[in-house]
Amino acid sequence: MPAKKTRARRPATRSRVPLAGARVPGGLRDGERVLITSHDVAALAGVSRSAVSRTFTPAASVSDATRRKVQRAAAQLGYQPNVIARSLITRQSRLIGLIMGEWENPFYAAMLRQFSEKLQARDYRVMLLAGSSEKDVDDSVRLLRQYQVDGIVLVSAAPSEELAAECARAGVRLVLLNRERQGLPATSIVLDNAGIGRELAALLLNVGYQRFLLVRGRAQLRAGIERQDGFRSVLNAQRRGQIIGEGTDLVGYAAGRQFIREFVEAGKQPDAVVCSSDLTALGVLDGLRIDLGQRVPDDIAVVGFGDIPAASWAANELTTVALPLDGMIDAALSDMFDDSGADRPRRVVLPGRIIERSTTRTVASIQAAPSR
Amino acid sequence: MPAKKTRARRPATRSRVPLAGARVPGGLRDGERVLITSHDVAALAGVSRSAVSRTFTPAASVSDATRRKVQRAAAQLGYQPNVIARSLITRQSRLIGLIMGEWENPFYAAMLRQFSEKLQARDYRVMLLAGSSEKDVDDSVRLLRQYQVDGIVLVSAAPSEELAAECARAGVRLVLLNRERQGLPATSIVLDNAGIGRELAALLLNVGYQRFLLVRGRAQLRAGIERQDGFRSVLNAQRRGQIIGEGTDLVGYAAGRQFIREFVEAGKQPDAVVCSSDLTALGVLDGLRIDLGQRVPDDIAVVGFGDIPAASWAANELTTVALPLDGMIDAALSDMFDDSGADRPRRVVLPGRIIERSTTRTVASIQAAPSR
DNA sequence: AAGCAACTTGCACACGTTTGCAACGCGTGT
DNA sequence: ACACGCGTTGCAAACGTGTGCAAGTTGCTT
Repeated sequence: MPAKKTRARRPATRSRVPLAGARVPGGLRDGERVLITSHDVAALAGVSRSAVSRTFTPAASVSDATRRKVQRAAAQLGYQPNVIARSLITRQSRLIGLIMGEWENPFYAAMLRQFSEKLQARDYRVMLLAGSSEKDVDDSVRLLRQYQVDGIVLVSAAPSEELAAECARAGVRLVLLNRERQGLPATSIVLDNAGIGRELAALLLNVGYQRFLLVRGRAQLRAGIERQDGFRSVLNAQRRGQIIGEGTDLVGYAAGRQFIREFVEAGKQPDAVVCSSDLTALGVLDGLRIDLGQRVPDDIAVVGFGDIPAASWAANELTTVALPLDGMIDAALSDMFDDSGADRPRRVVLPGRIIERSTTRTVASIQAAPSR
Repeated sequence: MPAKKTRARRPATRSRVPLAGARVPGGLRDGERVLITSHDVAALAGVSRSAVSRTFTPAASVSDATRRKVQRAAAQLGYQPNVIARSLITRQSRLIGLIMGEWENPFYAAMLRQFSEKLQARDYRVMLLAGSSEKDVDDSVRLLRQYQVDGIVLVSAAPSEELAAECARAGVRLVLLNRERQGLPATSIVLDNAGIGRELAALLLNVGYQRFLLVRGRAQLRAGIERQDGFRSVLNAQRRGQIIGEGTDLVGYAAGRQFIREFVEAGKQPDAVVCSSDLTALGVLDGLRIDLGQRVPDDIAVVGFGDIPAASWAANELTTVALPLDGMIDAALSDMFDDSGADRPRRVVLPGRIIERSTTRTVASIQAAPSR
C-alpha cells in the first residue's frame, strides 16, 4: 500500500451502476482498491440504499422479498458493509482498546486470548497496543481515542490523571487489570492480595518454615506490597517466623535465578522463598536446586504466583497461587458494558487460590519425618 | 455503553459554538458521550475547519500563526482528530488485521508483541482476532474487511480460496506466517523446514544416535511434513539410522509427556526424539526423565523447535532450533507495505538455527566416553 | 365501499473529516 | 501603477452509512 499519495479523485459523475449481468463484481476502481458499496448492491437488486442498509441491520423493517433480493445481490458482489462509515453515523466503533505492558508472562498471553474471544463473542473488536511506561500508555490512550474506541482495558501502567479525566468526559470507560491507582476515574480489577499474603504465611508456618525471603516484581506495584503486608501481619500475629530478606524489581526467570544465588552466596539462608510471579519462582527453584544444590521442599520451599502452565510441569511442580482469569475478564467486561447506571469507577476484588504442589512440604510429609 | 438504543437525534440547529472563555470544553452532548470536533476547535480558534484539518495534516499548507492558534485551541478542548471519519475519506484505515490461531505456544506471544510494536512504529494499528478453524478464519477475514483493514496477517489456518480471491480483488494483502497454501493469492513466510530436518539428522547421526522417533504437531501442516522429509533424506543418503516411530497431532506439554510414555511402555525404545515444538519436547523430556527414569542425553536425546524461553531454563537445557522471529516479521511487514510493484503472491523462506544445549550429546562428550 | 392499521419503502439529512478549487492578501519586479 | 506569483484560507463536495419521516401498499374490519 502506498503510504502517502494524492488520491486520484474520481469524477463526480462516475458510473456507479455495476454491469448488471456480469459475474465479476462492478464496484469502483480507485487506484488499486476496489470497493463495493451499498449503492452497488442497491442498483443490482433494484432497491434503494436504505433497503440494503436495513437488510444488514438486525432489527430493521424489511420484507422478506427485498431482504432476499438484497442478500443475493450482496453475495454476488461480495459486499461487506463498511463499518467505518457505520461507526461514523452511529457513533459507536464497537472497538475496545487493549494496552498491553506485560509480555513475558505467559499468564497474560492467556488473558489476551480470552479477551479477544470474549469481545468477539459480544460483537466487539479489540485493538491491541503495546506500551509499558506511563508515557507510552498516554500515547496509546490518545491513539485509541482517535479511533473512537468505546472503552479501554489496561494491562500496563495507568494513564496520567488528565488523560484519564479526558476519557471520562468523553464517555470512554477505563478498566485497569491487576493494577490500581487512587483517584483515577477507572475501574480496577484486583486480587485480594493481602488475603493471599495471609494465607500463604499461614500455610508455610503450618508446615514448619520459619525464615522467609520475599521477592517482588516491579517495585511500584501496590499488589506486591499488599501481599507482603498480609504476609507480615500473620507473622506478627502468630509471633512466629521472620522475614530475613526482600527482593524487589525482580521480573523473569533469569532475575530470580541470579538473585537467589547472590542472596545465598552472601551468607544468608532462607527456608522459604515467596515470589510474586511464577517465572521468578521457577528461576529461584532452578537456582536453588541446580546452582546451589539445595533440596526443595525438604530444605527450602518455593512458592510462585500465577499458575502458568510451566508451574505444573513434572520437573517443577511449583506450589503457586492460581488467579481467577475468567473472573477477572468477566468482571472487566461486565463493568465495561454495564449500563445499569451503577456508580462507575468501581473496584472489584477477586480471591486467589493456593495450589499446593511439590515445592512446599505438606502436613503429611511433616508427620512422616518431623523437621530437625 | 448501552448496546442498542435509538440514538437521540439532536436538533439540526444545535449550538456548536463552544463557550468561548470557559475552561470546561464545550463539545456536544449525545446521550452520555461528549465529542469535540474540528468544528469546535475552528470556532474557538476563529478559523475554518479546513485550517484545523491542515494543522493536523503534516504536509499541508498553513501559516505558523494559524497553526499555533489551532494547536492552542485543540489543546484547550482536548481535541483528537476522528480517525474514523478520516479513514472514510482517505480510504485508508491504517489498520492491519491479525488473526491468531496459536495461543499456547509462547513463541507466538513474542510474535504478537513484535507485530504490534513494529506496526505502531509505522503508524499502523493492529486489530486482533482469534480464530483457528478455517471457518473461524473466514469469519474473521470478513469482519476485518468490514473494518476496511489495509492488510491481514494470518497466524492460523488459511482462509478459503473464494475469500482470499475477494481480498485480492479488494486490494487487501494477505500474509501467512509460518503457513503456506498452494494457489492462494497470499504471501507466505516460511522456514526452510527441509533444510532444518536435514541439519538435525546430520547432527544427531554425528553424535551417535540411531533410532529416531519423530513427533509432529498438527497433522495438516506442511511444515512438519517437510521437516520429516528432510530428516529422512539424510538417513537414506547416509544409509545410517532408522525412524522407529512417528507421532502426529501432538501439541503441548501434556501431549508430549503422555505420548512418549505410552510409546515406550508399548515396548519400543528410541534413542532420539525429534519434536516439532518446544512445548512437546519439554513434555517428552519430563516423561523420559521423570516418568520413565531414562537419562538424557546419555541414553536418549530430545530436540525441540522454537527456542521458547523455557527451553533455556537450567532444568531443561533443551537442544532446539531457533526461529528468526525478527526476520519473519520484517519479511511480513515489508511485503505488506511494499509498493515496488513486485509480483505479489510472494514466498519468503528463512533459515532456522540449531541451538545445541544439553539434551543431545556433543562430539566432545562422545570422545570422552565413546558410546558402547 | 370505505376506513383504518400495520407494514414497507425511499428520500434526504447527518456523522466528522479531507482536499480541489477559487479567492484573497501581499510583496516584488517592471 | 500594474501585473504577476506565491502562500494562505475558506467553501463545498465528497467518503459510505443509518434512520426519522412521510408516502405508499396491503389486508382486514365495519
